Amino acid sequence: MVINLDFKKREPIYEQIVSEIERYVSLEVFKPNEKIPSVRSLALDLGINPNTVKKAYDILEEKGVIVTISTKGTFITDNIDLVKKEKQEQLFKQLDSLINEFEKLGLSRNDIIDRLKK
Amino acid sequence: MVINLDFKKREPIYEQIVSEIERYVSLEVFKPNEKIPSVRSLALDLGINPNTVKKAYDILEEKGVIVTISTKGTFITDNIDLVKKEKQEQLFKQLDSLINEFEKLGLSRNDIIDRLKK
Amino acid sequence: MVINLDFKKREPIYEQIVSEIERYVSLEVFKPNEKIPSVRSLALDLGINPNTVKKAYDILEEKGVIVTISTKGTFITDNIDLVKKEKQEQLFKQLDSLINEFEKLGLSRNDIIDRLKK
Amino acid sequence: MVINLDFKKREPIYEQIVSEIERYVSLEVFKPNEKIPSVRSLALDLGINPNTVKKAYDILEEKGVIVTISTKGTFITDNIDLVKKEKQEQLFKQLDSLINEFEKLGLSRNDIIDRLKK
DNA sequence: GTGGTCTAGACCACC
DNA sequence: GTGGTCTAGACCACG
Repeated sequence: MVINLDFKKREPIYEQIVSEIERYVSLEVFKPNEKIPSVRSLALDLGINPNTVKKAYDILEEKGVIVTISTKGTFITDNIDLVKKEKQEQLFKQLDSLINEFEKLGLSRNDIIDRLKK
Repeated sequence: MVINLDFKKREPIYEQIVSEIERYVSLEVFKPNEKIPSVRSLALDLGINPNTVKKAYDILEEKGVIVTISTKGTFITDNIDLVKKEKQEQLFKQLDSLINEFEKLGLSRNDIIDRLKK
Repeated sequence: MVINLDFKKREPIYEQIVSEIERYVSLEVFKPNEKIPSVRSLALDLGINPNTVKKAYDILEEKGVIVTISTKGTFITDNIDLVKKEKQEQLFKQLDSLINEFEKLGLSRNDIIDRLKK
Repeated sequence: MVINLDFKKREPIYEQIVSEIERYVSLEVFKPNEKIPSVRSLALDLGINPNTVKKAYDILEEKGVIVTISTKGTFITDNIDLVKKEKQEQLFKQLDSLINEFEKLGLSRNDIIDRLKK
């Protein structure tokens, strides 16, 4: 599992972890019910504090992306479609707000489409 | 000069000011060499601390958007085209990285274009 | 780390800090990737306000001399040679402009060299 | 009389005026007892506040570079040699402190001399 | 009145 | 404990 972290971004580390794991789930790199690394081992792997990984896992569990079963470990949800949808919706929201920025600058949607076709 | 601030955003206030002023320059609401409000008066206007405005002005000066002359005031650069270009380029870069995110998720440019046509 | 400050100089304190740290980096007193004191601790050490140190660190980061990672600390760049070169080049520029002043006054380079040999 | 002002320098305007006039006197562009522009006309010329010119003239008078005679105008001193000497000494002091900077950086006087011979 | 600097100190998120 | 942001306000030089 390759998780890219950027310590200089304003986005906190735990959110970056959440985002990366959601992405892997969406792409079905992680299969339903697959076991993922323990908090401790991932923290070691990434060279960060276990608390940070823990926080990411808590959020992912809250979102229904993963399930933690005491003494057994942490597993990907069996309902991957939900994750996919949420992740996409999230990206589309970002796109919408970016479009908004473009329009505030006097650029039309067509200008953006032109760029996209490049 | 209407500067909209959102105190709830993760984006700090001084960056919002930077962004808004760049926008006004790009839209040519501000003309070259035009005087802009003093640090103090803008702070008063926005109901924030002068230091916050100062920081925004410092960044804008660093970027070459404004020029400040001690005891005289602060003025828009005479090279507005540069600002326009940079601001647009900045947005396009954001777009590119967003497209990248889409593609990492398995969505094509056409999916984005469809969204744009809504 | 010994940083000498002169509160009477026209040069602001934060610039003096910048200059001193650049000097230590140039002299390789600081090694690449070495951790430097936190904003707070240095401020305490020097008997000045943390904001003043913060401003110095911001400038150093902008110049590429240090890298600061939120919640982790501040570190010397791994590219010290660049700093050395820039610092020297900066001094030579000052020398050149001083020579220029001398020449504007009708003094030759030899007059300066004579002085240097004292 | 061409006086170059740089509004972005830390050096205040009045000091820049002082320095420029001293320079012209040293170079004998101004002759002893020559009349120089009135405060008002020079201020108009430079596009600055008369108070600023006034302050420069006050300092110059204090230094013995010029003499103001009420209702008659302002005149260059008849003792130009004194001005020359002072101006030179001032430059040499700057040189000394620059050399000091070089040495703090680990460069020797010979390094500077090499540069000067270029 | 204008910008430049600095202090004192607060609150926050993050780790 | 660390950096990031912001407030409140002071003092100064300059013009």
